[in-house]
Amino acid sequence: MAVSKKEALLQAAKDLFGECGYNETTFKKIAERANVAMGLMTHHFGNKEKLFLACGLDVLENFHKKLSAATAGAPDGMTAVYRYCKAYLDFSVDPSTNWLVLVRCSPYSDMKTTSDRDIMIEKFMQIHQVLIEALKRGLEDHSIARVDPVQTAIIIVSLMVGVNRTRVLTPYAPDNFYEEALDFVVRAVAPCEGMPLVQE
Amino acid sequence: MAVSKKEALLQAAKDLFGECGYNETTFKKIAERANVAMGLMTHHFGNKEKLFLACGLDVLENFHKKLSAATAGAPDGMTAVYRYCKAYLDFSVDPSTNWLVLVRCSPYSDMKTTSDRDIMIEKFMQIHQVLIEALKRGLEDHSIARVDPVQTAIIIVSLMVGVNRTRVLTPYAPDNFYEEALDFVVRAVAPCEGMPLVQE
Amino acid sequence: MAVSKKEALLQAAKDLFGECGYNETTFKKIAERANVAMGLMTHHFGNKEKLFLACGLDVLENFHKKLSAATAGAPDGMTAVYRYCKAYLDFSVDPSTNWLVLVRCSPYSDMKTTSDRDIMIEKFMQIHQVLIEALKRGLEDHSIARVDPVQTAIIIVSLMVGVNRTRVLTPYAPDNFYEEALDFVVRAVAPCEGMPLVQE
Amino acid sequence: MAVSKKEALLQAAKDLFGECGYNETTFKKIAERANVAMGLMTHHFGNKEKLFLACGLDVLENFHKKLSAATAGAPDGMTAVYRYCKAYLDFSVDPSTNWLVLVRCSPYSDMKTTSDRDIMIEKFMQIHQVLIEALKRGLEDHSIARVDPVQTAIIIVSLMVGVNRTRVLTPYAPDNFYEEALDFVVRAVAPCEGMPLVQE
DNA sequence: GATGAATGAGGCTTCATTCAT
DNA sequence: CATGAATGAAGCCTCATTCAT
Repeated sequence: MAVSKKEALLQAAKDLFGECGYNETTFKKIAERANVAMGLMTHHFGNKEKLFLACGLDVLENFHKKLSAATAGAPDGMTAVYRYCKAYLDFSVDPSTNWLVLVRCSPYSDMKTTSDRDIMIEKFMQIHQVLIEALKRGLEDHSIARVDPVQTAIIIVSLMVGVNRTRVLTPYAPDNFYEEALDFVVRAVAPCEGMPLVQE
Repeated sequence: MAVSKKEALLQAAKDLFGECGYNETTFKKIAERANVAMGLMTHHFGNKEKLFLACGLDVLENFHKKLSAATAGAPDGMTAVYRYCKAYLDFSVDPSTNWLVLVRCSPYSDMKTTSDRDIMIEKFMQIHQVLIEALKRGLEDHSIARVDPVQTAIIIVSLMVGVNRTRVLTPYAPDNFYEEALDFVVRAVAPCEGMPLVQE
Repeated sequence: MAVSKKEALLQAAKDLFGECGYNETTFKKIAERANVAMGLMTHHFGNKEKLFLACGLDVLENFHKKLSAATAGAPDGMTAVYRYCKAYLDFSVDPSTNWLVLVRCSPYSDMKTTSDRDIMIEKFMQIHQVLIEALKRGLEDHSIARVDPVQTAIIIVSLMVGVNRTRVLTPYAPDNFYEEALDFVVRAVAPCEGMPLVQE
Repeated sequence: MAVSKKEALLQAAKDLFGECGYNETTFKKIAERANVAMGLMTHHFGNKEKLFLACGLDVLENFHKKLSAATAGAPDGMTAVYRYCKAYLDFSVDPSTNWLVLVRCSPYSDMKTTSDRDIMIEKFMQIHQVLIEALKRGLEDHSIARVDPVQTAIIIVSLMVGVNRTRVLTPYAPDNFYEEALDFVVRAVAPCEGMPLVQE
């Protein structure tokens, strides 16, 4: 077969956790979608929570790669920041990324076990770190205003979290909402006289 | 007795939904905390979802009042926007407001029934509306930059959602995080040459 | 109805735990025999182990009463000891006592939870105590040999445990096995020249 | 390797059945402790019950040898009886004998299959037989009182069962409990005027 | 209004056993 | 012989909801 049953299980779980949330996703649903016996889930992943965590970490891994790649080739700090935000938002609306798992499984949502929480928190730290680097670069090349890079990063990520939830979970987001949000970020971190800002 | 059993029930439910989330909050827990019989819940509220909705609406009602009051006496649009955001954030860290119910019960989270979702969405619309009014005022008195008031309102609320989640659900928020977030908003909507902005 | 559902549940559980042992006794079996919904078991008893404990304590309670009554009217210590043993053995073959529960639920068997074990251990202590009193009486009225009453009690109870298991769980016990066992006890604690011993 | 995987499996099974009992001992636990694949258990032993039986028989075999050896060299019947009991009790507290398997796996406990039960019953018969021989010798050489050897053997074994359970499963056994139990036996089978009884 | 015993569907998880490799 | 992924039945327990009192 092309994919192992373990992989099929993980994919089915990511789909369903994203679609239905943690509680509405049952072992039976997952097993049926993956065409696999129920007992195989605990065999491979231990229990439901561990499976959930595995899903979250898998998505987060891909997310981190995307963000790193996006900022890597930027000509200046401001552009890196911009690309980071754009990559964040693009990732969040790409159905193939199973992003919704993260909307429900992240330090921004609930994890029962403390140890699992800690693992997610650690991973999310790395997500912040990519943005912090971009902001620091912007400080050095004067492409962004004099702001504290750590605090600003946390706020920008918070903004991403918020606009993403608005887009993904509510009917309020207008058509060009993400573009507006990007403008908003640029405006907030641009140097006052900042003219060109970002050329894409 | 000072409070009716129905009120005791609602308060216990708000506490527990906020603490434990929807699924971990059981009728038994609520009844025990309220010192009331289990059967009284369906008697007064119909079912769990309706009770949940009642809790959310109750919090939202108070929230709406706070935001309206905060913007009402502002000398100008920008200050109104600022006060809106400040009131939002203050409300979200006041334990007596049962804010956490909204973090878990909102159009930003899951509601099963479509009709219930619609009621919440409608109520949240009003929350946005308060900010939209403030922004419009700012446009008229030139205390804020030329932005689309609706879109900007949605973005600012999204930012509030995000920073609030960061503060309430994660360990990333630094000490003066909310102050920074307020600055961020001000910077983003201020007219370019805007000096004084807000005097509080 | 004559008996409450809770009582019906307890009786069905005693029957089945005695017949099938702990592990082969399922919630489903108990509920069916008691003509009651499965969920009622946890409602009334918390969980399977607590139900098991309740069964054991119930039987033990009756057991203790029987032993106390048996020794109460004895004319002398030796007779009290004899009657204790006889009552023990009679109880153990009376189907209406649900004795088999104790064969499987006692400090002489396995209990998972430590706290439950402690409760059973404490209760069994009282069973021993009744025999210790009888032996002490026998020491005072010289109807039994000079032995340590506590140690001897423990040995006699151990003997009861052993002969009972032989009778109840194996095919080795001959017809008049219990009578022989009683003789054995009498011989072991009788004063050497002891002639009359026990008149029943 | 020093021991075959089959042997490692049997030893691990004996350890775990003794420690945890039948139901709490799983194939997985055994396989892990023996550092062996799960599938090997059914490969070598057929199924769990057969493995359990193999463990029980293995212990019983060694037990039988010990008892036979203990009585073999006795100078008289009474001493043989005494040595039998002593060997029984010594065996039961020697950790290397895996005695606990027998405490939980014996005709005194549950075996599901009738055929397996019969095998164990047959084996236990031989254990009794050793004591019966000793008692018969004692009757012939007048070192014990005039008792029925078969019935007395069954009672003495029952006593061993009881005191052993008291010692192994409960906290009631005092320090010199086994010595007391031996005295108890000697007293019960000694000829009335019997002075020397046993010289060890 | 108020109580809590009673219901029963359904969830997660365990585990002996099978089988392809 | 040896492995361990895979199976699926069955167990315990949870919990919203009903209903007689």
